[in-house]
Amino acid sequence: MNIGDISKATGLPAKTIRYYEEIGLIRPARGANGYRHFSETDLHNLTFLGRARSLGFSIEECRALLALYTDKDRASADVKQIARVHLAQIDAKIAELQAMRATLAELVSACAGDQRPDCPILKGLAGEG
Amino acid sequence: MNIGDISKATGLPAKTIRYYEEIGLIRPARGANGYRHFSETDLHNLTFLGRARSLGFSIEECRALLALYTDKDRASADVKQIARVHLAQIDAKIAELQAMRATLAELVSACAGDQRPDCPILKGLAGEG
DNA sequence: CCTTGACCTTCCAGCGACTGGAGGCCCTAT
DNA sequence: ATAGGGCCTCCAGTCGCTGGAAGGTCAAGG
Repeated sequence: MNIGDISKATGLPAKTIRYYEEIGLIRPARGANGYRHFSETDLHNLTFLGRARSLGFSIEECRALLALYTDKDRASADVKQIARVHLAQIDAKIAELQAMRATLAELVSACAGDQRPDCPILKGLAGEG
Repeated sequence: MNIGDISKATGLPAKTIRYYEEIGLIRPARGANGYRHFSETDLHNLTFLGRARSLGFSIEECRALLALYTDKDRASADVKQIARVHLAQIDAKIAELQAMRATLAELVSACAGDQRPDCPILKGLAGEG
């Protein structure tokens, strides 16, 4: 399979696949013409990477997960540890966004939103709120 | 006030303040020795920027908000519009993270996390789940 | 056989919002 | 005179791509 085929199969842009090779996540073979040639294993690995990325794992976390995925003697504890750390990061991010959301929603609801210049949102941002 | 003083007063790193000048968010005066000199207005503007950034507004949104903050003839509707768009973005981001969180939490809870290699997390990422 | 167009290649630059560090000037206190 | 801290500019790096330029390759149609 060429990069276009694998791109369609995985849903990942060709640019992204080349980038993953560049940073050493995958090592596709090369044909005589210099084209990348992707095996079934490459397909599995890229699918895996795509899903891991869509769950918000960083590239380095993906690298570690992929190594564990490839290592048939891994301990599931190692995988779970990475996942738990990431889950905690997601929770922290959600909490941060919810705090922002609460403050912002309060300011928005206090603002008349008409033609007058008086604006509780700006006052709040300026520290008068 | 020099940059160190304003940094303490606003809580923003000096590097960030220089960066804000570089991209035209602020225009502090300069002393004969080349040092930046910050007025009370600069202090207010930087405080405003710090709060807006901490609510997740992008730099360009901050630029627009600061312009409205400075313009005493603004309509509060313009401010509210920016804030509402941002609020919607935050909500979208929260929803995205919660979806990730749900999937990930499910995988984590299904994983024994022991010394055996069998791992529902890896299976899920591979698409077997 | 030639051309067209889709596909592939590499390399370089840019996004957002800083952050770190090098190298050097300035100011105050001892 | 010197030591220290603070200030200056400029360059490079972060993360994960993404866009574009310049050019090689391949299959189909005339």
